[in-house]
Amino acid sequence: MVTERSDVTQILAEIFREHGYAGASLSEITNRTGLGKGSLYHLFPDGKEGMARAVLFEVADWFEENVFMPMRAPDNPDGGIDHMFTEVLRFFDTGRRTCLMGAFALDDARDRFPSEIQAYFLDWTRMLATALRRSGFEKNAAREAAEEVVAGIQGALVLARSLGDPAIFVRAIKRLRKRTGLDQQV
Amino acid sequence: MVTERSDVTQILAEIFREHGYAGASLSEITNRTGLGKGSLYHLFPDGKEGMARAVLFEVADWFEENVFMPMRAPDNPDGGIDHMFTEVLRFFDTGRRTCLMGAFALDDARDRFPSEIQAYFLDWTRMLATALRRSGFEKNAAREAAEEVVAGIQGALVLARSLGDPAIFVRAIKRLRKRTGLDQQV
DNA sequence: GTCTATAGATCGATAGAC
DNA sequence: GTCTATCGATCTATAGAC
Repeated sequence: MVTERSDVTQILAEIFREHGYAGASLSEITNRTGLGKGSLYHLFPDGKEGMARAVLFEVADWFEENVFMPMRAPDNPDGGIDHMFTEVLRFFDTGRRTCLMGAFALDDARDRFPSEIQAYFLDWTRMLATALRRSGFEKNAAREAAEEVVAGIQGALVLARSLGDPAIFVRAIKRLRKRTGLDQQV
Repeated sequence: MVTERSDVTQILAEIFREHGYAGASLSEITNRTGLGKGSLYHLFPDGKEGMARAVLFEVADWFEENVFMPMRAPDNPDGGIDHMFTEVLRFFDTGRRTCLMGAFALDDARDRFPSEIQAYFLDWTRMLATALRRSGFEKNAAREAAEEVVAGIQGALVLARSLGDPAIFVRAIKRLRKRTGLDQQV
């Protein structure tokens, strides 16, 4: 039985990923967590919105620690970028998991958490662009490539989920990894 | 005042695009269409699910006529591909509109209309791959490029919406158009 | 064909016992 | 801290007058 807040947040994240914000009902949340509404509102006094906010925060936190921080190392930008692809592949369960931020962006939640969603994608593209510049890309080329990579990941997740074929995501990662290689710089 | 079924479907499409399936409520639908529930259920006897199905059908139909059909011309594959990018740019309102199929794919609707969503993306990637082969791409390269283009479009729409910056979509289209150019073939 | 009124279910959220 | 019971609002859908 789960009772730790972080355990609950993990389950909440999966539910929001599968159904979006509007589609995630408290009845499913009580079922999947095994917690009554009393417990849930004790952990999250702001209710469903608070649950979603906690999940958004945790995702942002995970990326900060596992993706952005390693990418900040000024001496080894290529290693940071490579590490990003490895972690992203793992995080999205090799294409079987969708992106919470993407789901919320195409959902009602976009109007409820605009700054959180914006910050996530802005941070990601900026960090990657910086690393690409350090790796040798020219300024504008780095920004374009970063945009292409982040969009490519999001789109591959949509496509993989729509077609029920996680391999699409794996192929996209391989392709985008090559795209950031030094041989491709403009 | 709208009363034609196709006029209503247009409005429904916008509502579903903005809120997803679960987030689109009948109260907003009655407000935006100006029709009472009686009229709506007269037009769509299956209710909300029927409304969504009509919208999905219309989108698929639009793509069939304006994108896939021109791409089938065996003698001018490059023209068909170019035409696709132009129409897609127009269809998604230069990046201000999101993709209904993408929104449904990351939503509850994915379990409700799996075959419709799958068919949309499968048709698109297949048509494009065929055109790319005719344009000179090797078989596997054509499939990969088609996947990259469709995913790139979807991802750019997610990113553009998340950051509130339609220009991201315009840049992606330009980039992907170049990607399908003959100079890029493997 | 369009409306109003309302049913019946489910929603998110709260109260209070334990 | 967790439960059950229940609130009021909102949801989709239906009935029936016009």
